[in-house]
Amino acid sequence: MSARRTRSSVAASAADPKLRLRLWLRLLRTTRGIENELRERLRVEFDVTLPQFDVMAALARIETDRTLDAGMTMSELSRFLMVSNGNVTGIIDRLVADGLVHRAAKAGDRRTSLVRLTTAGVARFDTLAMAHKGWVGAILSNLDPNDAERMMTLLAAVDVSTIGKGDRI
Amino acid sequence: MSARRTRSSVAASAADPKLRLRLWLRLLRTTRGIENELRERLRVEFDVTLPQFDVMAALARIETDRTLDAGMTMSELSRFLMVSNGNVTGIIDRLVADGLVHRAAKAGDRRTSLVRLTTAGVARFDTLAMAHKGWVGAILSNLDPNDAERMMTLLAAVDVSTIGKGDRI
DNA sequence: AGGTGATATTTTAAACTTGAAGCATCAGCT
DNA sequence: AGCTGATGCTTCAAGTTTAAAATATCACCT
Repeated sequence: MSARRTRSSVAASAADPKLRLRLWLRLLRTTRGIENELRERLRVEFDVTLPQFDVMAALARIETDRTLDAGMTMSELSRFLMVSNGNVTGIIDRLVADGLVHRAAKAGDRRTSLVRLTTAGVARFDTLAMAHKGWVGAILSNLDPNDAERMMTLLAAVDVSTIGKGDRI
Repeated sequence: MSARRTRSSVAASAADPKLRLRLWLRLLRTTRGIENELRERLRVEFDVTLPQFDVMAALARIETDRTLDAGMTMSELSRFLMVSNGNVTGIIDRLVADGLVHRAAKAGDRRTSLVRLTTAGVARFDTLAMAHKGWVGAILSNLDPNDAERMMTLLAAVDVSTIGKGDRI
């Protein structure tokens, strides 16, 4: 199996670690830069924090998509946003205090509460989302649709969902 | 200028915002997933936080690269890591308390202190870095060198450094 | 019904993060 | 020397984030 190796593939795998490390650093810097820019704009123009926007965006998806349940559980939110469970609690608490989100009991399971945007929350998010979409479009304006598709494919290859899951059943 | 437009380019720019938004969401999820994985491994295997590792990595660069000055200022660190100024203070404080980093006066400017890894810090980082490089290599193992190069190019096109800088002097 | 392990969420402590305010110092000007 | 604006860093309050512990509930088994 490993006896069949071309010279170039050997050289490539030797150069790999450094190249992949550089790629990871650039990926991190680019993402952080975009996040910083979006955070700044949300703060200045709408006085909203980025994490709060992210949560509202997750909740807004299910308001428009009728194939999804009404409301999301805290666990679903934390999995979707890839942040810890306890983290979501605090953010939701603030959004609830601002009247943008509310928690409803879930029928048949008293552990779980279904979180949902209020009417005010939907209206608020619509405003934010329109601006946000424009900002992202501008930030990524150097990528044409082909570039975007290529990058989506490359990112999909990384497949984050299986990263630390060597020990599945 | 804008009169020359093919039908496909019009359709493409109409579809752009949604595509770019999806790309941004995937970029964010992938990056966050990799960060979570690295954070977890650093914690379990070495009892180090990810931000502390990031700072040490920045400082380690200048230990090996002789073309750079001995030590980095707090401002240089914060710019390099794309985090706020005050943030770095706390992380350096903890690394100093652990004896991995020390602050030295900078000749000719009493406002500035040059931050540098101690001997213990260099040794510590060498251990971390070797493992870290392997992890990143494994996480990105689905990308061959060509993929990695393509992705670097696409990320470079985004050019974070110019994102929010429309109002320069 | 009672017991047991799993699941959903909150709480807690410690660390991180930001943006703004504050302090010290510097550079340049008069 | 004194003034002024800029720079480097720290401090501070508020919010975010994590990992772990604590609660509450559920599902299943006996």
